[in-house]
Amino acid sequence: MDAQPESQIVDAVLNAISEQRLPAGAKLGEQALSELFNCNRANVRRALASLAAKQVVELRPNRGAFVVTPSAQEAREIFQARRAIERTIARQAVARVRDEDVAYLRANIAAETEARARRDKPAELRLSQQFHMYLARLSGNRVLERFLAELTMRSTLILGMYPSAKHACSNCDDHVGIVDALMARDEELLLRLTDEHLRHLEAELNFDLPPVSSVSLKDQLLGSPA
Amino acid sequence: MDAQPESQIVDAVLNAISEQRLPAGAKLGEQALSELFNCNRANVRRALASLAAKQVVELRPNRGAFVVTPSAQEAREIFQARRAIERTIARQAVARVRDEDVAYLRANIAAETEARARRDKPAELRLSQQFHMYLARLSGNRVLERFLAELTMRSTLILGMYPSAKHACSNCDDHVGIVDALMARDEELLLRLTDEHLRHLEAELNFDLPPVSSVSLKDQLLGSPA
DNA sequence: TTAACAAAGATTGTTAACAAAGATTGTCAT
DNA sequence: ATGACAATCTTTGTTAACAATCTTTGTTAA
Repeated sequence: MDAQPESQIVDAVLNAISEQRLPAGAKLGEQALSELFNCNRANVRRALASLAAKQVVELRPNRGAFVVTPSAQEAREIFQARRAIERTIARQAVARVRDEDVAYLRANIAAETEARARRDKPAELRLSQQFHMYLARLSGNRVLERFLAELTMRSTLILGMYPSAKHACSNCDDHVGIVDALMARDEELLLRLTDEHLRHLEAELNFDLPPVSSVSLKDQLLGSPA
Repeated sequence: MDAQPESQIVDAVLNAISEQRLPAGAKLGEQALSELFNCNRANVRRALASLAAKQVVELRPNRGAFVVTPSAQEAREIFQARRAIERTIARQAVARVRDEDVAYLRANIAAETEARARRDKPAELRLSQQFHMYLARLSGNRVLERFLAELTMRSTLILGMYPSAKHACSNCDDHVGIVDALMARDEELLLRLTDEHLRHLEAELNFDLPPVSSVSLKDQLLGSPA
């Protein structure tokens, strides 16, 4: 039972971005994708049109499809939007959360800390995104869930483009506090912690050095000389 | 200088929905669109894929593309999302609004009241949407602006599906108060009025009688008998 | 008259071939 | 060696034809 090739491609691209296997600016060639998924180019083009409408890829006429490269300004807008949306999600979640949800979230946090110990960045990113998306699902509002899915996707790209100077993102610790507030049904505390968590993430971004890195081979082949 | 046929189609569909010329459930045939816009079906299909990713049309395999028909549950979710987003938009707008913006908004309100007097429903809907979208633009956050564009589009569909029982939606009056609060830079009042405005709109929806109206000819040819 | 069935028509899905534009490579003159 | 130019190659864009599916229409039997 093969799924629709279109959504198959969309999901694959989204997953690859979630784990930072696909960096910002990467090119998505039509032929490459059609061969990779054993489908014709028509389906590839539909998938790319969908991804473009989701603001995940950029379609440059006669050039092809590229993973978007959010600017610093866009990064600010994205995090501001996340604060607005996750705030409402948190308010809904605190009214609906059950014990099994708390159990899931705690397991997620444990898995993320372990992934971090293993220096498994892809797993860490994926688990962190799953944490936020689980809360979104818990809110019961599919519109907000979809919006947040788009924003977390672009947030991952941003984290890859402007990596934090300090290696120690206090990510998991924030999550612990959020789950505690959820379990305590302390809405006020939950809202404050959620907002602060997103501000922490944003504050750690480093917009300085890599303004428009030439994405291609030069940096990948020749490591920066001493 | 012809624009891209794809975005031409997308814009036309979006505008038609904004003015309730295209009702929920309407079918968008590929051949019809390709003839209407003098382009081949490939472009039509890309446009439909974009609209589907924007949640404006639904793609049913081997059936075609249809304007979405939001359920009552989705309507609640959409208005909840609007409250979350327009709240943040309002907070940004109150910090950036200039006198000329107030002038524009007042002119918009005047035009909307006049359109209502003329019983010009399409113009009224379009102007009301423009009011909200102008504030979104004013916020300076393109992400929130795009989200709200999607939500106002679907809100218009919802208003068409579940029309208010009372003919008197207090729409324009709410807008007047919002602009006054904006001009006074009274953030607290502005947030309250914005939230109440959206709750008014939602409260006026009538989910009772037309659960899944057979969209087609029967109702259009045979008016409901006495 | 109604229900089931079959044929015809229309619509969507798939594929391949061709055209157009961009990117790359190689050459030549300065 | 460097820069401009030209030929070649690769990639995207367009079009048309064909296949598969659904919808409608027409017929027949109960």
